[in-house]
Amino acid sequence: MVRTRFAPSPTGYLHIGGLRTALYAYLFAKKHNGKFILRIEDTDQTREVDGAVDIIISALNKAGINYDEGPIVGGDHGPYVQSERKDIYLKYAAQLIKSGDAYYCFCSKDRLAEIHEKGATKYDKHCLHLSETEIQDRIARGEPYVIRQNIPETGTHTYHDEVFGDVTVDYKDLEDNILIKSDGMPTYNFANVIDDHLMGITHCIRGVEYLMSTPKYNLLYDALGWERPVYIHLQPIMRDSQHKLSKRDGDAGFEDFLKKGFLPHAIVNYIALLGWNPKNNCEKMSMAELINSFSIDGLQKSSSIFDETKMRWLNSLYIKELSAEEFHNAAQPYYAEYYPDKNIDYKYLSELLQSRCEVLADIKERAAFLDAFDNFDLELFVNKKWKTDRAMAKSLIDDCIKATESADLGAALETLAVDRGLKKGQVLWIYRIALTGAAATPGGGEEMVKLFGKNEALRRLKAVKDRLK
RNA sequence: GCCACUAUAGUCUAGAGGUUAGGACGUUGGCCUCUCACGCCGAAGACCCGGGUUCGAUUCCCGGUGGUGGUGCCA
Repeated sequence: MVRTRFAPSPTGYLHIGGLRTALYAYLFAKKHNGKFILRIEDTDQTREVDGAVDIIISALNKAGINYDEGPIVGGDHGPYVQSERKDIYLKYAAQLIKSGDAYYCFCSKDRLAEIHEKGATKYDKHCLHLSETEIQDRIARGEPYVIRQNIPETGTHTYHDEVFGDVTVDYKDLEDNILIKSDGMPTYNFANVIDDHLMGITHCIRGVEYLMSTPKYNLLYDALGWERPVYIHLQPIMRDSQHKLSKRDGDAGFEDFLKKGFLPHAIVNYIALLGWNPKNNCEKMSMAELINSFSIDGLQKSSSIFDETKMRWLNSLYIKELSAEEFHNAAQPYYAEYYPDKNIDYKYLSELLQSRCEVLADIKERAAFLDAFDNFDLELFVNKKWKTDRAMAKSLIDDCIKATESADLGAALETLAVDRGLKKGQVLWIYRIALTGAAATPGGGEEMVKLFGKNEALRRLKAVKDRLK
């Protein structure tokens, strides 16, 4: 049974890159009828953020990525929060010490700084050969210590990665990294191995930053007599060719995009395509379709740059697909914030806006005409293409009012054009400007009347008539 | 510095030892149209550089360069 996991640190938000890693792990598991596990890696107590776990869970929920085991829902391999598993790591660390694959280290940070100053690029195994009695003495005296992994000094290690192929690393480039910190907590380097094994993870899907240290993890699996997982490393999502998408830029959080008016699935759909291709030229895919076509051989070996413009396009596809009702509901917060209490038919406004918004936040700009009428610039009546001007507007305004009072506005405006020997476009341009005071509106004159209602439309036309005197 | 990974238009990508190097976003021309959008039809735009292998390389190999990552009591 395939089991994958997403193991974020609780930093206070769900990064888009993290979301994609989670998505791939989820898609892969579901594609193979397996389980997807959520594990919280909170071993760095100094970076603890309150409520961070809830934020991650809620974001995954909105994204439609449902985990089978993890915090809150539980499972047979818990606890799923590393800080609650402290004793487990200590037990295996002791076992590694016994087998010689790890050792106590009492070196102070000062000493470490010192050897690095002298040109050392890694720890010098200074504490590797301490005698058993000395070790016990120093521990008894309460001296702080860490537990380090004992990496071979020579030789190379080759392992297979599903996207990068065979990866070879020279042991001399690897350090005897710390497994257990002086506060008794494990480092990622240790905890990920213990937990992945204990939680039955079969496929380890994570960022490339671990590509080179994976041999160290394999050494641990081997020392403990455990089977190694299949590795699938992922290149990062970039902001541009030299920077990763980062929280600093304010555009790396899943929730940030939700606030910008992106639909959750549009985001998921878009990032699925960043670094992976379904080989069928199909870009708009539901979660079920993503699961169905997901395959690791479509995974990219190079990093990709996040293109919000393209995500907007994809989002617009999903917005158009919403029912009128759904769009109207989604638009409410924007109406409430920017255009509350207007004397218009909001439901109809939603109909007009739906095909004109790529993201929900476009509502603000698209509906800006609602605030344009009072004291609008009368020069708007001048239109080069239609050869209209203020004088023409003045001569037509009375008939525009009459037309609005008639039962059939469309027919009345058409008749008006014929009677005056004008093109329909000329009359309609003037009519729409007189009605809205805006160069661009999400619909024509007749639609605007429907939006405002006959009374408000007449009020506006009469106001314009006064100004044209 | 050392080590690892990587390289097709502005961006996401497809691709095979011989192709008119395919698709999408964006850009752009046009159509539609009472404005703005939608929609439809076109256009421009790419194989990082240098060697090698080969009849032939953008594709395979080596080197370089660029980019990223690792080199933490972060993950």
